Amino acid sequence: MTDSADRAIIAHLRRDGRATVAQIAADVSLSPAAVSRRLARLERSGVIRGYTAIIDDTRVGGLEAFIEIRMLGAVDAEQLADLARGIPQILEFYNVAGDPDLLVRLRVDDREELAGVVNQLRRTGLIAGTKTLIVLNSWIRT
Amino acid sequence: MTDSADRAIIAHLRRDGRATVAQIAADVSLSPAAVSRRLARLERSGVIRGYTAIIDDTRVGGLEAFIEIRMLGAVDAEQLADLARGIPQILEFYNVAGDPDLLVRLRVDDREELAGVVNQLRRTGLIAGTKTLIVLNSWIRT
DNA sequence: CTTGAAAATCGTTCCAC
DNA sequence: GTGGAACGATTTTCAAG
Repeated sequence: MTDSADRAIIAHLRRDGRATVAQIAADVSLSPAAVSRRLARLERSGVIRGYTAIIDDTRVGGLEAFIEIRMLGAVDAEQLADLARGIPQILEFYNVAGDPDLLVRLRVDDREELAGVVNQLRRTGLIAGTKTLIVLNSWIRT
Repeated sequence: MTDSADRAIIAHLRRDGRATVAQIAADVSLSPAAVSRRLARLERSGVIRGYTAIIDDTRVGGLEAFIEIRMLGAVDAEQLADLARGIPQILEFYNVAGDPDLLVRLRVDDREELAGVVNQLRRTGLIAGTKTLIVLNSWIRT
C-alpha cells in the first residue's frame, strides 16, 4: 500500500509540509502528475492525516505544556483518548508503553486555563494521577 | 508584533498547514495580497517555524518514542539542545519546568535504532538518567 | 508508469489609496 | 497598513504511449 516512493514523498512532506508537487517530484524522481496522484491517495487513505504549521508558541503569548497521565487499573486508553478529544486545548494524545500510560501535549492562554484542563482530566475519575511539564523552550526540526 | 489578524492566520495554518493564501484570506477577511505579506513576515521573523505533514506512523512502519531526560546539576540545557540537534532521529526537543528537565520526541525504524539513540544520549556524560516512552497509539488534532 | 498540454487556480509583485 | 490587477508559476486533469 505504501512503497518506497510513497515513503520518500512522506519524508519530504515531513520536512516541508508546504513543499510544492514539483519540488517533491524532483526529489523522488517522479513526474508531478504521479506525485499528485500519490498524494491524493495518501491523504484519502489516512496515511497523511493532515498538515500543520509549526508555531513558536513562546512568541504568540500562549503556554505550552505536556501532561503525563497514569490511568486507573480497569480503564481503557480509548476512553481517555475520546475524552481528551473533547478538550480543545489538547493538541496531541499519545498512548505510550512505560510509566506514565498517556502523554498529552496542549496549548493554553495562561496558567488558569492550564489548571482548568488538569482539573477537567482529574474529574473524569479515570486517572490515578497527573504530572504537568510546562515548556520553557523548544525546537522542532524543520 | 502579532495582532489579531496574525493570530487568525496562525490558527488557520495550525488547522491546515497547506491552506492556500486565498482560503486564509477568505477566512480572516483580508485580501490574498495582505495575507501573503503577513505570512512572509511571520515566517521571516520565526513565529512560523515551518510546516509539516502529520503522518499516521502506525501505517508506515516506523517507531515513535519520547525520551525523558534528567540533566546533571552543572549542565546547561543549551548544551543538550545542541547535542540533540546532531541526532537526526530526534524531531522535537523540549526544555520543561518539572521533573524531567528535558523531553524529546523521536522517530526510528526499529528498536535497535532506538537503543542507539538512547546510548548516544547517555554517552554524552551530561545526563543523570533517561526514561523512554514508546508510542503505541496516538492522535493529533487536525 | 510516462510525457505534453490545456485549463483552472494560486502566489507574488506593483501601484494607487 | 489596505485592496485590485497583472503576471508568472503551480496544480490538476486530460489524452496518448
